Formats: sequence, structure tokens, C-alpha cells
Amino acid sequence: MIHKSQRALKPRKMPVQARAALTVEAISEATIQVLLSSGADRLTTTRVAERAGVSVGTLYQYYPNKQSLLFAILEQQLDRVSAAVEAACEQSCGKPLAEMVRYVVGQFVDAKMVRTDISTALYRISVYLGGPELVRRTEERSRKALEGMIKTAPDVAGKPEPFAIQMMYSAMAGATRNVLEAGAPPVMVRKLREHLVLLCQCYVRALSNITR
Amino acid sequence: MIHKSQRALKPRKMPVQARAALTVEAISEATIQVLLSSGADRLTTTRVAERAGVSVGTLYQYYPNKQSLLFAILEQQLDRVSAAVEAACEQSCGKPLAEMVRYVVGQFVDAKMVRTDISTALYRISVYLGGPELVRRTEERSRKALEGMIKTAPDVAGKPEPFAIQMMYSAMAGATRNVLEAGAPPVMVRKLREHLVLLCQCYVRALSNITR
Amino acid sequence: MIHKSQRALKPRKMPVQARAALTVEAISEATIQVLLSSGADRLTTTRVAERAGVSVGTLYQYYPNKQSLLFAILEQQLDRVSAAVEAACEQSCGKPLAEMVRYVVGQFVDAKMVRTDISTALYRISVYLGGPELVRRTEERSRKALEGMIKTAPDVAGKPEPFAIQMMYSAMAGATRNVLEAGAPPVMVRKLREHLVLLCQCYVRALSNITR
Amino acid sequence: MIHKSQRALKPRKMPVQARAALTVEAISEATIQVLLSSGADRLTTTRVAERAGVSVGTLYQYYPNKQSLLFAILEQQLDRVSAAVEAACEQSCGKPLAEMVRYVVGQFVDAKMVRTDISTALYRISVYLGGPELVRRTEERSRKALEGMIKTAPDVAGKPEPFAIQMMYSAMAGATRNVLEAGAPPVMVRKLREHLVLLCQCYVRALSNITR
DNA sequence: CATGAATGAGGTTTCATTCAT
DNA sequence: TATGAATGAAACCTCATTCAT
Repeated sequence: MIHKSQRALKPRKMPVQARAALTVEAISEATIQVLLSSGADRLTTTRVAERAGVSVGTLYQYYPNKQSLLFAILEQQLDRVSAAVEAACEQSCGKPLAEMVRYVVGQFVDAKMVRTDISTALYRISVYLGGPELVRRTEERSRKALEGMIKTAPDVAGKPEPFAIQMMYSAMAGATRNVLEAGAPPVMVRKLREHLVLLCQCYVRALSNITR
Repeated sequence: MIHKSQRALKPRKMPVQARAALTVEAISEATIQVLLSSGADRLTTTRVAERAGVSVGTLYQYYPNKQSLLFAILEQQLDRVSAAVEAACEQSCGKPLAEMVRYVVGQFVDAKMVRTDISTALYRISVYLGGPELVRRTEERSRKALEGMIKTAPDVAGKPEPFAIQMMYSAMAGATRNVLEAGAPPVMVRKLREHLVLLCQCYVRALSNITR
Repeated sequence: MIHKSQRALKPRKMPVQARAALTVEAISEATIQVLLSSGADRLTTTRVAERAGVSVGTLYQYYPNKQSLLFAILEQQLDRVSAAVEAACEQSCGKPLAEMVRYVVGQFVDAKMVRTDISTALYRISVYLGGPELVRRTEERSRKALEGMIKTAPDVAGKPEPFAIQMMYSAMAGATRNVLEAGAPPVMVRKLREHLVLLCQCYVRALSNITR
Repeated sequence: MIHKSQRALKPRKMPVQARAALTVEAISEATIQVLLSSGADRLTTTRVAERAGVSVGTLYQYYPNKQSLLFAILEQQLDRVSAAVEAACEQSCGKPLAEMVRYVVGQFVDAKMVRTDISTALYRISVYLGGPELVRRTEERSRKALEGMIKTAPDVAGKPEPFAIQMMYSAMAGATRNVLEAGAPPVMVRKLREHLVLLCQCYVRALSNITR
């Protein structure tokens, strides 16, 4: 059962020709656009295909069903963000805590903001059947990276409580989401970045004080 | 335009007979249940009516369409939480900042946790057409209350930056959401409460240091 | 079967009390109003009852179903017009043809125009199941009266061809309908009256010339 | 507003493949059939699709809603008749009045009788929301053609009164409708043709006498 | 490979009618 | 008798998906 549904969500085939790659890209883009302009409940495969400039049949050659289409872009985006966080964590190993946090949080926000339209669009489908599950798996990955990194901070005694990591991540993700859904102008994004750094820094510092 | 859509979301009529009040209540409950058991995309008016033990026709006597049904319970829940925050703010006027934050954050979490099932269920529909708008309006209300309260703190110089309030609220709401969507056991809820208090406290303290 | 459907269209009971008569009248009126304001396809029993200021239940105490309601007012109106034509025919017996036609046509138009709103409204339901049948029966009645009358004209030799009568009636009814559906101002109604008299007069005169 | 409703009534897309053209034709035909066999109030899109031998979905690929389906065939028929009248008017320019009327009236009746089933069926829906409006627009077209033609008659002094034209058209249309709704046998149709010519001829002659 | 016509289950919504109060 | 809550069949319409061309 699980196997089946897992497979059902995978893209049907990889584009081998150059032209096909363009098609797949066009469909992805169209999905975002439709999501933003029409909303999640009026996103239909036909509309997506239309916007992408291909026929429905073509869409179904690359994605076995509607969900797989949504999952593909959701996964892609989440992977991108996770990767950014992981990379930032790795680069920050051994640095002082405050610096760690500054860098990682900054990279997280930047990753989300590379394409605000995609981020915004995806909030609208993240609730879909299995969506939250995918989100959770992704967060897990980031949390592990964060946990590993913090352990290497020279100015922290003991290991961080796992829940605290989740807390911090939730705060980061939650605040970012809120700002995006409010239709953020660039200036606000910058503010978000600063304040989020501050918020996380003082939170982790407070925690280490308690632990001590 | 706004008028029309606003009206379309309002319940159709108030029950005048006692029997009718029971019916309306049953429909509300059933909506939550279906949302939890079947998910947002398999929530149909027929299913809701069935679960409520009434006919579809009856459902449509009280709600002009599916959206109005979802809105009604979303609005109810958001109002409840907003009211809790407002009350907490009022009660905390003039107290020291740390205490303020402790009380308000605690009340916020408690309000969300009164019925975790409803909270969880509503995350699944808050994305619906107009949902985010409603959510934003509600947050506005809470932010105003928070802003007003903080101004009365004896140990804070100057007024808080509006964006900081939004930040804090987003962190609160975001973290709570994450915990709930992860399927929180009661013990975690308690931890969430503590950590959220800590996180917000040190954030606002850090802010006032900066301001000074 | 025929018996059954015939009965199903009859009003359920005659109002015996004065209050009841008022109610029935109110329902009739409301039906017209709804027909005019909402159109035939949005005429619902609930809406009619509402407009009449009674509950649906009450409506169903006087009419066994929706059709009977519509038929009642359709029949009433048609009867009124038929009666007017018959009376006019009787009064014109023995008069010269031109005078006959002038009087009858005038009376017909007047009968239709007593309440233009009712006439207009009824065009919208005359198509209903069985409507055309009722209309035909009514026309039959008028045609017989016309035929009987024309036979008594001193300036006509031989009897009129039955089809010619139908022709004349159709022209009268059709032209009147057209004018009403175009939203006739009173001045047009007067013109209609004149021209219809002229049209019918010269038609019947032409016919008698041929016959001779 | 008008734009929206206008668009809502237009067919959704033109068939591009040969197969599709057949489908559209089948749907049109089926609509007439259902209208005749089941009546206007029992005409459902499902029934039409069934009779056409296609699925409902297919129907909705070509017509955005039920009304547009009905409008399409109503418009087609009305256009055909209007065109016939216009052509006849053009051909009769400059001929004597009696001949004009004979030819035009004949063409009108013939056009209506090409497919008596369609004509009959359409009387049943012409009342639909917007139906009368469409009918009026169509009549306007014919009236203009008639007016233009009569001006060219050598044996008529002055121009005809506009109302008289409407009168004549109404008489023509009304009488034809009556005969068709009575379930006309071919022999009656021939009679209608003759009598209508006579009726109109003597009417217009009478008018010119008055004018003179 | 691409197309787009066709499918039909299933969703939302209406409304004539009944019946307990 | 009057009310209006409840019913549920049936209408309209959408859209994910398939498949012949």
C-alpha cells in the first residue's frame, strides 16, 4: 500500500531529450502560476496544461496524476531549503553560537526568498493529503543538521534539548510564512531576517544559561 | 463585490426553534470530525450532513454554501483565541514585561489547546479562498492588544516596534501550529508552553535593550 | 390517469372563512409578483409563500402542488378573457360586421389589459406541462362565440370558414402578446386597439368578398 | 454584467476535429428531441446527453451551461427565419405592394415550416431568461427589412407607420405559432399560408387608404 | 510523442413536499 | 390551522484521467 502510493507520487519518467526537459519545466512553472492566480481549489490539470502551452495528455506523460505534480514542486522546494540549511550548518561548525545562528537563519530566509512566489504558492497545497507528512520529514532533516552543528559550538556546554531545536525551527518557519502570506515587500524581508536572527540568538543563549 | 462575497459567507438564518439549535451544533461538530477523519479535500457537504445525522437539505438551510460552513467554524475558533489574548493583555497591563509575556503566551497556548482537534482541523482549511485574509484580520486584532499592553510595562522604555510584535505573534502561532500538526502528546504541549514563554521573553527583552 | 391529473390541478379546498379568502388572494397575488420579479424558473413555492406573508405549509393547505397554483391563476385569467369575448359576441348579435368586430376586438384587448402585469406574467408559464392544452381549450370557447356571432351579421352571406376565425383570433392574441412582452406603454395599447380593429375588420370583409 | 451574461451564453469552443463536429450536431438534435418528447421543464442536460449518445461531460465541453445550449438553437432558428425574411424583402423591392406581401409572408411561413418540430420545440423555451429579449431583437431585424421594402412599393404613398409593421409581424408570428402549437397537419399549413397573405395584404392596403 | 475529445463518478446546490409541534 | 424544520431526489456542473488519432 505504502509502496504503491509512494510510487504513485513519483514523476512518471525523466525527460531524456532537451525539448522534454523544457516541457517539464514549463509545467512546473505553470503550476505555480495557476496556484497563485486561481488558488488551490481551482487548480486543474487542464488549466495547468493550458498555461504551460501543452495539452493535458502531455502533462500526464510526465506526471502519473495531479498529486504527483504538486508533490514534485513541493518536494523540490523543500529540498532546496533543507539543503541550504544543511550547507549552512556544515560551514558553521566550530564557530561561536551567535555566529552560527546568524548564518543559518540568514541562509534559511534567503532560501525561502529566492522565489517568493513559489514559497507562497506552496503554502496553499502543503495541506494536501500527505503534504504535512512531507513537510515533517523535511523539517526532521533540518533539525538534525542544526542539532549536529550546535554540538560543535565552543561556547555551549552540554547538548541542546531536541525540543528546543524544533521550537526554533518552528519559530523560523512560522514567522517566515506569516510574512510571506501577508504579501511581503522586500524591505520587510530584510527586517524579518534581522529580527529572526535576534530572536533565535537570544533564545539559544537563554537555553544554554538554563542548562548551565 | 466584497459585499456579495461577504454575504455569501454569512450563515443563512438563525435557528428559532430549539430543535434547530441542536441541528446547527451537530453540523458544526460533524464538520470538524469529517475534516479530521477524511481530510480537507474529501470533506463534502453530503459527508458532513451524514455524519451530523441530518440531510443535506438541512445543512443548506443554515449555511448558503460549503465555504460559509467552513468559515463559520474557522471564525469561531479564531475569535475565541483572539478574545483570550485580548483578555490576557488587559489583565496584564502595568505588570513587568516578563510577567506580561508569561501570562499572554500561556493563555494563547491554552486557548489553542482547549480543543486540539478543532485547531488541527482548521489548519487544513485556513488556506481556503479568503482564509488567509480572515487569519490576517484576526492576527491584527491580537497584535493591537499586545502593542497596547507592552506600552504599559514599567520596565520598557519607548514603544515597541510594530514589526517586532508581528514577529513574536508569528513565532507563537507558527510554533504552536507545528507542534499540533505533529500530533502533540500532552507532555509536549506543556513543553511548548514553557519554551514559548522563554523564547518570547528573551526576544522582547533583547529588543528593549536595543531600543535603549 | 387523466382523472387523477385533473384532480391534482384543482385547488385543494375552498376557503370558508373570510380570513382564508384573504390568504388565498394573497398567495395568488404573490405568485404574479414573483413571476414578474424572479421569472418562471426561479418561482419556488417558498418564495411565493414568503412574498405572500404566509408559511409554505399554509400554501399547501390551499393548493395540492405547485402546478395547481399556477393553473389556478392561468385559468382564472383565461376565463375572464373568454367571458369578456363571449359577452361581447352576444351583445353584438345582429349588428353589422364592422361594428361587431370593432366591439369584440376592443373588449378582448381591454380584458387583457385590465392587469397587464398578470397577462405578462402568465405568458411565462403558459408553456408549462398542460399549459398549451388549457390555452387551446380556452381559444376554442372564444372561437365558438365568434363563429356564432358572425353568422348573425346581416351583411355577411354564408357562414364563415372555421379556419378564418382561428386565424383572426391568433392574430389578435399574437399581436397583443407581442405588444405586452415588449413592455407596452399605455399609448401603444391604444394604438394596438385601433390597428387590431382595422386589421380584423378588413380581413373579415375580404373573406366575405371571396365567399360571395 | 451584460458582458458576463453575454459570454456565458456563447458556445464554449468550436470543434476542431471532424469527430467533434458530429458530436455538436448530435447534441443540437438531441436537444430538440428531448424538448419535444419531455417538455421544457423535464429537459435536463443529462437527458440531452443521453439522447445524443454522449456523456454529460462532452456536452459541457461545447456549451458552458444549459442556457447556452438552448440559446444556441433558438438563435440559429431565429436567424434562419430573419434571413429568409430579409432575402424576400430584398427580392421584392420595387414590386407592387400586394405582390411584396404575398412573397414575404410566404417565405416567412415556409421558413418556419422547414422543420416544424424545431419551431414547435422552441416555443417552449423562448420564455427562458433572456429569451424574449432575443426574440425582440430578431423581430426588430425583420421589421427593419419590411419597412425598407414597403417604402419602395410604387403603389404606396408616404412611408408606413412603424407600429403597423410591428402589428403585421405580430399577426404573422402569432398566427403561425398558434397553428404550430395546435399540431398542424400539412393541409392546415397551406391554408395558413393563404390566409396570412390575405390578411396582411388587406391590412396594408387599408392602411395606405387611411394614409392617403 | 503530442493532442484534445470523451468519459462519468462525484460534488454542490435547489426545491417541492411532508409532518411534528 | 399555521408554522417552518427537515427531507432527499434530482438537477447542474467539474475535472482527473484515458485513449484513438
